[in-house]
Amino acid sequence: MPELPEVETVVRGLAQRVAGDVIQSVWLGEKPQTFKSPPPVIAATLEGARIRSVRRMGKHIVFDLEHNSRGAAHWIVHLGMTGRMLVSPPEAGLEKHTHAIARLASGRELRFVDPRRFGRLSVVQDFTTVGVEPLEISFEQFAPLFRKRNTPIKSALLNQKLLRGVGNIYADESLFRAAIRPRRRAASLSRTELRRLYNAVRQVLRKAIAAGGSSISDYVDVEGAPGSFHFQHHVYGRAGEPCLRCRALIKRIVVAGRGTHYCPKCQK
DNA sequence: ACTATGTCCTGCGAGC
DNA sequence: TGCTCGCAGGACATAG
Repeated sequence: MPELPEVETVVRGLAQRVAGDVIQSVWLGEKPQTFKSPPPVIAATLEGARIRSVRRMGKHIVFDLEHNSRGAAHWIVHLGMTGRMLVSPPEAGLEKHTHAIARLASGRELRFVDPRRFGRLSVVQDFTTVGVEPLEISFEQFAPLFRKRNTPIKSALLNQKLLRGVGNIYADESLFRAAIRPRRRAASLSRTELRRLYNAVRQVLRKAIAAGGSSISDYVDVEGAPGSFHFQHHVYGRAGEPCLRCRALIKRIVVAGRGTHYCPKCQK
């Protein structure tokens, strides 16, 4: 599922391939929940716009648009669980569950495909979010996020209003590397543990970006290629298998309604 | 102001 | 083989 490293990979691919291109026309599908802005507004905002830049904010893809007659705007794409943003030649066969197509002046197409339909498209004048980028903050900014929070640390890591971009896989992998149990109350973490967690989150995210993300669900980059970080997972999806550090069996529990994987011996 | 839980949605694999 | 059923989860609504 697309979390920060997967979205970062997609954004880098998009920035390379479609920055500077112009959206000539747009087709939008019939599934209303895909669109957070009214489809006519999305179409009118995209058509004729030049893509100035593509960047990532948390798990959001932000297309910065410049329109001769309408001024600046932003096209926001959230991939949800199974969303894919593909750069395709027009002759490529249409995948099932294609919900939006933007035809570019260069002849290629930007296609949004999303079987499970948790993904969302919108256009806004200003895009702001709460929460901070884990790869852009210091430890002194990180530690206070968890102070006074009585929720499990795993839930806190998933809370996009605190840190943005960490999802289920990287929460579990970070907690393993920090040797902290997912159900520990956030406020109970010592400064030493928070320091370990800060380092672990950043290391896991950086390594995952370097590997092009994890391809667990149907995540692929803009050209349809999978990432490879799932080969470096220590706990996620390894329930019942031996811990790579101590050989104890990895456990699976449910925290915040999410499958949660940890080593009962290494994580305290 | 927090925190917990239910809901959305389709594909896939287990089980019979 | 072919069917049913349960599970996967990001964000948001709602309730406590």
